Amino acid sequence: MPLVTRDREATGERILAAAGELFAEHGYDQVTVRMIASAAGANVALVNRYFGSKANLFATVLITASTVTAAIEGDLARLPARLAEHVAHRLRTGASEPLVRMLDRAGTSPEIRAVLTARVETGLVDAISARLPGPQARERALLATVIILGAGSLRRLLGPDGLHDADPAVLQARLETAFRACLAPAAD
Amino acid sequence: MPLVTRDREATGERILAAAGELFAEHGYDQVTVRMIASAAGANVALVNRYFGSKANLFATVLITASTVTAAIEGDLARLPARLAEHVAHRLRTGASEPLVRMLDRAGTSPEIRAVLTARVETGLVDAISARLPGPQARERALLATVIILGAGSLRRLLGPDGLHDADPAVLQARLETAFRACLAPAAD
DNA sequence: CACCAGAGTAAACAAGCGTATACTTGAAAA
DNA sequence: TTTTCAAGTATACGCTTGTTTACTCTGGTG
Repeated sequence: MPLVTRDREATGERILAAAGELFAEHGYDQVTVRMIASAAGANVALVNRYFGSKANLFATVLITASTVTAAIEGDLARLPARLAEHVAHRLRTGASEPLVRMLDRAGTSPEIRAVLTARVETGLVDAISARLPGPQARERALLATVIILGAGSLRRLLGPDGLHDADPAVLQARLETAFRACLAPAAD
Repeated sequence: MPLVTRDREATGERILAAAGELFAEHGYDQVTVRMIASAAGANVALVNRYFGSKANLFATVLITASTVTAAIEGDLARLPARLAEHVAHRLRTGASEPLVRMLDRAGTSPEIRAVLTARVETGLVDAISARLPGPQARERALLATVIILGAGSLRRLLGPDGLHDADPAVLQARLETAFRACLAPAAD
């Protein structure tokens, strides 16, 4: 039995998986192809060989990276509740929401920004907006997106201990109210 | 009249000012000391000579960099309105809120994160929290901070044209409702 | 005028990055 | 067994980064 399996597809998968975790955890800029290769147990050169470039690998990773999607779909009446739960859970546990994490950790390379922007537009704003009946759907979706993104920023900023003295239940309840305020068909 | 004034203090000021603008615009990681020096019309070596290190320069910049402060202070009843106006204005025009910009553009260097965390804690969360009477003040302040940060992320992500089809008045009105939901003494 | 502390400069340093190249190895085909 | 070709490897290239060192220049002072 060979120490390393000579299997291009499997190796590619390992690289993709490792890249996904690392990008979500540390952001595009802070992750090096050497880190990815090391985590995947593959050689540095294979990353570029199989995915062309680091940026291209990032784009590939991004295609299949989101967990909010589940919260957006489902019963419309409970949409604010589900979003609140999702965000509160993320604030509390730091659970991985790869898309959001990559977003506010990404650098400012135009190439990377473009793929991220497209992803937020379709994966968050458009996805939420499409679910909302009534006028001002886009505005309402944008504000919900603001909260989703903001929670990511705050959590990343304050870290695991930054929220320890805040009551999770309170946060979630108030988040739901806030989401409701953003998403309601009529303002006020 | 000499082409360059040999004035340590003035040069230091120019470097500080240039660093402030560049950090706010492009984030810590994307700004190089050479960019700062060039923008300030100074030599590369002076940046490190006068401020010790890039990280230290960043910390120095951060001390005097915030414009939300004004919105936080003043009549408590109108606090949600002022915050909503501030955030809406920022969404619409991309107006500079240096602290927020640097936040979600900063890299993940522990050193940089620490100084940013401290700044958000004192400049946003604590500042807002201190103004709120009643229970759950910290939770309420945290959620308001979420919106403030999230708006920065969204604006940066979508760019100047990303919001062109959203009605600014609608955004502001809904933001105010959302802030009210977050900040209200009692949930629901 | 001569001097000199110190502002400003040029150049190089070591380290790290993404990427490319030339090589080695192993397993399947002949 | 021998051949062969792609998977995997080792290594180095070219570049950029933050930082430091040794130097030049200048304006105020005696």
